[in-house]
Amino acid sequence: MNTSTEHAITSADKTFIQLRNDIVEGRIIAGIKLSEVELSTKYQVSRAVIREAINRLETCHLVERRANVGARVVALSENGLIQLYQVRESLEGMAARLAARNMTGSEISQLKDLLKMHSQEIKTGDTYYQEAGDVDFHYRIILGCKNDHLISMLINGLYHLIRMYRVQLGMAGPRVSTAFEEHKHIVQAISNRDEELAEILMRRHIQYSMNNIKSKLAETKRVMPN
Amino acid sequence: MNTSTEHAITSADKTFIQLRNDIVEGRIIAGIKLSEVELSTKYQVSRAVIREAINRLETCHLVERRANVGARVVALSENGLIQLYQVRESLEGMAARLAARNMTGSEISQLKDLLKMHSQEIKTGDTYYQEAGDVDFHYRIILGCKNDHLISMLINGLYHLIRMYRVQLGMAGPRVSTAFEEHKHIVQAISNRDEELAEILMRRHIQYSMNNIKSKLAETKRVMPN
DNA sequence: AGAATCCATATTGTCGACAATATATGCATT
DNA sequence: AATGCATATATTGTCGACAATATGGATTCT
Repeated sequence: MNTSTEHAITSADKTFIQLRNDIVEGRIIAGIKLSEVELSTKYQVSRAVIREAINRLETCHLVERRANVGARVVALSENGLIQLYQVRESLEGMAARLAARNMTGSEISQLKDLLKMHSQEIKTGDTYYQEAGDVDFHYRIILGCKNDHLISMLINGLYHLIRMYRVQLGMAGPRVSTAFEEHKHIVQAISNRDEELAEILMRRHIQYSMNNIKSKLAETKRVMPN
Repeated sequence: MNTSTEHAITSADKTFIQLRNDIVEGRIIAGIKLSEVELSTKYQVSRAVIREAINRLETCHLVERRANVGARVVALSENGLIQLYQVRESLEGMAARLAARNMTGSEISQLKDLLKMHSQEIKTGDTYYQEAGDVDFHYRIILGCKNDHLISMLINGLYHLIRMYRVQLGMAGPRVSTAFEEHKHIVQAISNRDEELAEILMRRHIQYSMNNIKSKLAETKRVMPN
């Protein structure tokens, strides 16, 4: 599931990751209230552990807390998705710029290899690997920017939220072939150390992706209102 | 100190804010380890409250935690400052773009009023208000973008860290007159609803600001090495 | 009937104690 | 003297209990 090896040490770590998965995958309904006692019996840990886990969920914007009231899972909305993608466009555009500046030669050639593999998978038509490959592509560029803040904000923060939207709105592996072309051009720009172009192309790529999701969303609404 | 009224409800809220101030203002040394028992006696609260406060400090990247070891205040470094400003340039550029799109007419005219006030204060030469005015200016644009993620990341997250750098490296109220001109042009672009230009100008403004800090930093190092 | 108030209940916030883990000290060994 | 190991100490992680606050329902008054 996760490319980065995320090793949970404490009980709170494990509970956090379990809860996060349950929320992202929709096993815990979006918008619902999280009862501490309920969760502590469900996950077989004390309330202190649950509270710590909820705190971390709040950090990555998956839940919202109000003092003396409690925490709720964030609600999904079209507006929320748009705002999310605005932030993503901004941060990941900068990540692409910095990747063009800071990625090593070997990292870039590995990125090209990934692209080749990705191209093969499109021919075989395995949509699962396409989705994973897409995430992998973006992760490598993000990690390549060498900016810890950016990396943390994107990987620990935004990406789980984005995945939550994609899973729960049922948008798996869309528009693979066109996205592949966009990936190719981005890698080209990075390889040429063209920071400006890398940022522009990444931003457009994300804009296209959001437009795609928006149109799918509109379609869903037409077919299945409410 | 804060433009936004940040009302602390629980004991953990208050402790969090106190701790945050103490860290940002340098009363707690950068890079030092935070002992839970020590802090709980110092602030007269239980360890649970301290732990909750430390969790929130981690959320805004003011401390770093390691399981079973503890939390340390982040260390200041030139590289850290650069990375911070890269993120700020990215996010606040997008905020300016969205502000040009979403600010109401009355918000824009209020922004212009602020600029006029600011211009007066430059003549009287009150550096404190200049610093505060600068923060106020940026806050209004950030709030004007109407994107909750962006607002939260910038105001709850980055700005405290930036302030920590500015306070502890002793960079109060620099380059006021040139910055004022840049502010004027940004407001002009927002007023014209020119999203593209607003983003570009804001990004440049932040780049200039970072270059200014970097050169001051180099000077400090020359005068007072180590 | 509707609104406001008060009370019972449930939930979150806070606390002190204990368990698990890491760090420091001293000793033995090479 | 330096290294490795065992133990002692200190610190963080986890737990259950109690306090403070919010929520829902019954009651009373207009």
